[in-house]
Amino acid sequence: MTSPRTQPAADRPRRGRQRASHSSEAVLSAAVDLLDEAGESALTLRALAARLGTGVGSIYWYVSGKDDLIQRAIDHVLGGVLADIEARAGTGDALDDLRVMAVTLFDAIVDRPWLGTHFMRGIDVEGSSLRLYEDLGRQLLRLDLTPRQRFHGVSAVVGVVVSNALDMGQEPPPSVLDGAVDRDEFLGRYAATWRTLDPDAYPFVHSIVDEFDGHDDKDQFLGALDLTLAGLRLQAGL
Amino acid sequence: MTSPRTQPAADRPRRGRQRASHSSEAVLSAAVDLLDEAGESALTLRALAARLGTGVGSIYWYVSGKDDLIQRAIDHVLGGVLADIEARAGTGDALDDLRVMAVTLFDAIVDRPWLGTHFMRGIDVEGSSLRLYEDLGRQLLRLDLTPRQRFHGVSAVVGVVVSNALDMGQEPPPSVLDGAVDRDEFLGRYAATWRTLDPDAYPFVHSIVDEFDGHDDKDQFLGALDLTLAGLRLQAGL
DNA sequence: GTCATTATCGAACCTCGTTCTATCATCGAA
DNA sequence: TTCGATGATAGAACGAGGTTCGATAATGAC
Repeated sequence: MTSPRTQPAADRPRRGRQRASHSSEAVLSAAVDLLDEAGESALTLRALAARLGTGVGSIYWYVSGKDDLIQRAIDHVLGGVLADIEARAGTGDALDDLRVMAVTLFDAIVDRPWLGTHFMRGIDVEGSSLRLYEDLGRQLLRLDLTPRQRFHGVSAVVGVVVSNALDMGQEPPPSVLDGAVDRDEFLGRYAATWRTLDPDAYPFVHSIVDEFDGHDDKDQFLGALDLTLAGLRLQAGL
Repeated sequence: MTSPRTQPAADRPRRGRQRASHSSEAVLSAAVDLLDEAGESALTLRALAARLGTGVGSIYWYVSGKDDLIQRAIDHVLGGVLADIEARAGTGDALDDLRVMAVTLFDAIVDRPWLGTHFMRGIDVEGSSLRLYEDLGRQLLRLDLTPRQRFHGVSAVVGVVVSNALDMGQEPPPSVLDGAVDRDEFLGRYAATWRTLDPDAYPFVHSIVDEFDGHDDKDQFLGALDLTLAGLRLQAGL
């Protein structure tokens, strides 16, 4: 009963019954496809089994449960993100590089909102999450910072990326999945509600409602990111 | 069939059957208790009904579903947080005040990790979430910033608070709930794993592992928060 | 060929959110 | 007082989901 959970079957000489060609790879790819196509709620063990042309029980040969499945799926796609990020390193200023990497990561999460929720849960083990953390942090190694400042700095940057990408990922339950209502209109409703509020009770909300209406999510993220980077630049004495 | 969802029964002259004394208040309080005692997974409609000494169906008289229940529970406790926050306003420098408010909010979410996940989902309607947003933002109204800078500024601060509090909220599934393993030891295991990594492949992780081991979560949050605030101070020309 | 190992399959179980219908209590009108 | 209308309550039943389990098939070593 040595399950291939720690060492995928694909790595070993292929044997075993060939009825339906499974493997960690196939399971994970199918899971990612389901996630991409219809979001986190679409990833059910039964749907996954159906797509693989197999039974639910088979999946448990490759993963220990649904949590494990999601974790692996995340690590799976994070591998690609990692390649992108590492390709963009070392060209300029440390903070510029860090910025480019953060933006790349952000874009990836926006592309796949399901990444956000469970993101950074797998930093304990060696995997893409840890590599990502390492790559981000390595930029700060080039600056004149204390270890503590470096540690807090990366945490801050990751936090900004995740929280902003998460923000964008949340959709209204019914509509947007099929594109019936686009995000702009969705956000426009927020703005419309806000405008009806008493300006004396909500002066701030009124002062930014125009900014909010039709705002670009990416700008919002970049704004937050640059605040953090400005703080880091200050700390590094630049 | 006028459900009391928009106007709680408690506000009207008390009538109706008295078999089990329900009300929006009672339902929400019980829900919050369950959440506090054993986390988000403990809040099931059946458990809630049992605690109230009633049937599952009754709960649907007060809330439209589980999402609604959670949203209301959050708004319920956010009311208290709001009071704390508003009590701390207007004493000093705008950014100092903002900092104090952010820390208060952070503490509240750390106290109740279940707040974090669904936090900021109810800013569309008038409620405690929106008030919170307003109170935070009002501090920036006192600074010389453009509307866009204010908008991005509050988003950034909220993002830092939420993402850091969320980080702290995640526990290892089995142990910490009953206090068998405390958080320090839990984090220590991360550090132990990291120390076994190849220092050439993971220079950054190695450089901060001592910092990470036994680190104070709150310091980490404050570090990130101060980076953002430093950026804001810069923007405001202070 | 035999046998242990590797891998697959789906029925069955349990929990959960939600719906539906039956029932009870109270009040206002006839 | 009687009788609907409305306000509330209760729990059975449904369907979907994650997980467990035992049966079974394929493979490789001897």
